[in-house]
Amino acid sequence: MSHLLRNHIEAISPLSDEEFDYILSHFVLKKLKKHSFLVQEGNYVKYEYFVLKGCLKAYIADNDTGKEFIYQFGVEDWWITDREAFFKSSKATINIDCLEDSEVLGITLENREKLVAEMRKYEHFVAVKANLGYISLQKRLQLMIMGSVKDRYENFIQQYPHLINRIPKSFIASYLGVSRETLSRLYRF
Amino acid sequence: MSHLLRNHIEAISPLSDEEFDYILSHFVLKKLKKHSFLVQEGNYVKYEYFVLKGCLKAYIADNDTGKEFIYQFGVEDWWITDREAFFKSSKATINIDCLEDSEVLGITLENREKLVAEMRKYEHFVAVKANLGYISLQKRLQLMIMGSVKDRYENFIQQYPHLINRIPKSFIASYLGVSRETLSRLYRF
DNA sequence: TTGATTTTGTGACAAAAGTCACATCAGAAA
DNA sequence: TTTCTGATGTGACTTTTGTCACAAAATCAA
Repeated sequence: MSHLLRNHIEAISPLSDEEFDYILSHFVLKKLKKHSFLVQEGNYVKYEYFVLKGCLKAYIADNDTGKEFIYQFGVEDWWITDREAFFKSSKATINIDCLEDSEVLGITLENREKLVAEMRKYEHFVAVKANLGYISLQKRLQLMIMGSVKDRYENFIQQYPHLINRIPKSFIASYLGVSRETLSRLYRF
Repeated sequence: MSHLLRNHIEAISPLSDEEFDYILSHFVLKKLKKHSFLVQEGNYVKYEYFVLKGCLKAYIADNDTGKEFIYQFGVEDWWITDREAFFKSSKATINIDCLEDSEVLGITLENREKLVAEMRKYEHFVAVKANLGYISLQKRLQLMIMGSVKDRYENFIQQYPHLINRIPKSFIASYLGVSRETLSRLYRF
């Protein structure tokens, strides 16, 4: 029996049916309407989420200028949360909302720690994930500093091929760290 | 008996003398002269390093333009390596060299995995470290996109207060992602 | 369908940062 | 000390990107 989360974990740690069912029992399913918030600035962040369906954006709002910087999109097969608030049990400094009707699986910090403590395989999975996440973030930082806007856009297309015509260009611009006008002028030629 | 690495680990996981000695026995000490390389592009990366003394820079060279982007400085109490190459046992894409005579403790991937497998405390330590590292990298990315050069510079001063008059300004500029001229013009007033 | 938002592209101009050139200054080495 | 190399500051100019304004196109809801 195939499950998105199972495939996702098994890409790193193969599991028996029982093991996967046991893991899955620690998650709760949430169904969300477009425009609803999964995480909101100032609130505690009880869950870390695995996206099953839909599309979300995680962003930081600059209260002075009224602008926002999208640091991550959450689509099928991606994890999303306010990492700092989740792990430190502090209040969120970011917002996550749905660009489309979405379905996510949430796990609490307690359940996460329980699984990590009980299952070597899950522990290995999260350790590998943390590393890969760190590495890809580092690459993004590098691209942001050394790459032109065009480089960044091309990289984006590779990373999120389905998103280009699925979400407003202004969100992509925000993710790339440029104004929507500059992005718009990029693909005139 | 106090040891820089011990204090560093114990900030997260308290250890007995025996436990620390056991951990330490998995590291090798390296002493390096100024200008020597710790990691060089194209080579395999056998170790992850904890800096005891001195100052190093980790940077990516752009072969086209001849420029470099410094993504991290390694000073006392910091870890440094080519993370991707180290964990994936692939060839380095970055360089790390010494800005001063330096001393580092290196641990191989095998020893690291051995310690993680044997000692719950060490496993906890590296997991927490990975998380904190991810979070601080995320903040740096945010600052890079949303913050002005001045914001970034002020943040740098907070993070590395000892480095400002210890290393050339051009290195700081590279870390901040601007030209040295732009940085120079910042603190004219 | 229709009217109202939202999204998008684009021109004109402003602001920020990069590039090049050169003079000065400080520190390392002979 | 003297010489030399590398670091730093700064002016002049170029390039890139941002900002504002507005019109056309697309999308959404009643």
